Amino acid sequence: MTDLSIGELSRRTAVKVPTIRYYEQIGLLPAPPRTEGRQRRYGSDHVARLGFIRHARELGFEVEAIRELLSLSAAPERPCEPADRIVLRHLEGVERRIAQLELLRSELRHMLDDCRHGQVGECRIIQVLADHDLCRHEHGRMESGAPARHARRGSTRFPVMAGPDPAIPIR
Amino acid sequence: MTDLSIGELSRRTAVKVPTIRYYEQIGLLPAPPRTEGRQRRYGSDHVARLGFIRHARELGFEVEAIRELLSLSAAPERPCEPADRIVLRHLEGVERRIAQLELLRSELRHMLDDCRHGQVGECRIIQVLADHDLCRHEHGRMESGAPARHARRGSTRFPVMAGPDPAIPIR
DNA sequence: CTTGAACCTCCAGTCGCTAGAGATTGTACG
DNA sequence: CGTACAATCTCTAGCGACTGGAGGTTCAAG
Ligand SMILES: [Zn+2]
Ligand SMILES: [Zn+2]
Ligand SMILES: [Zn+2]
Ligand SMILES: [Zn+2]
Repeated sequence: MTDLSIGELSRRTAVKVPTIRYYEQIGLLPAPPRTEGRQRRYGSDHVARLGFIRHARELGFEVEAIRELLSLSAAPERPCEPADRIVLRHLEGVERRIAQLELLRSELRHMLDDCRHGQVGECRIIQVLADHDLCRHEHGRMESGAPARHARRGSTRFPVMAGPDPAIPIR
Repeated sequence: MTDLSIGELSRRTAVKVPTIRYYEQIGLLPAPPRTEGRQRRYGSDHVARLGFIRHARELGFEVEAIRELLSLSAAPERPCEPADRIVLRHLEGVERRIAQLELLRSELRHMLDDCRHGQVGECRIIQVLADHDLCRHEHGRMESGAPARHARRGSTRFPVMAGPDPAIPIR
């Protein structure tokens, strides 16, 4: 029985105190015994479980996935394939995210490269934002349908955010 | 005056109806005029502005950044440098995020490679999650201090989530 | 004039925390 | 033993950027 206060547990696992309480609330970390004054007291098993949770969070797993991984880890003689599938699924998500961000990165770089650093009126950044068709990347085309959107070009004129105008009824 | 209903605007910009109302609520899109029955009616300037917003969101800009970009784009004769700085800042964030995710990806791949696909008890995935020191990557080391954490090895034993135990006071 | 799709407002929920208010407890020092 | 004060407690709200639903009203076609 190591009998740690929540602050001690926090220091040992580098998980913040409110986060520990939050994990208890969502049922990720079991409620520990309490002192007579209802303060939490943790043992080494809690340290281990919280360490697991933290590491999994650092690796980007969602709480639901961690919940499953924890419950799987409680049955050492069962096949580990469900755990592997969770990790694989997560890896695939990470890979998709990387691919997206690489597209983003290249587009942002192009925008910066193309900008002549003059006036806003000629700034490529503003132009590209205002007109999707000037864009090199392919985002947003995935939901087909909606054919032949905007072809407006040239002046970039939006309604400016002024004070809340008095909502004049029309017709 | 194109005089579009919110549904029409939604179809033309591929932004969902509740999202359009949300943008109005947070002051990103100006409140349009209304019919006598208080339904919104949009013009082509709204279409353009919402298109700008959507494109910027697709490129990952935060609403605050979009707000600034929009207000910058309203002054075409001013220098575009502030806009460029916003994009550069965003690009740097994207690059940081990519680097993080690449670390994650390599660690997840290692975990899957090392797993023998046997029982949970020998699963490398579970072991690595339970013991940070088995990990190849460097995350979480950035907050120095707290030296020489866990050295527990072998059995992975956590307190299992059972029903809420009756919180026995100790000492 | 009737129908029914589209619109309205308001509110709650998402995810994983984080921060605060205001009250209570634990502990170290004198 | 008394006191001070840090740490803990519960409860609630907020973040960002939406998304969905309930319950009521309006528009436009037939
Ligand atoms: Zn520029
Ligand atoms: Zn684009
Ligand atoms: Zn395995
Ligand atoms: Zn690690």
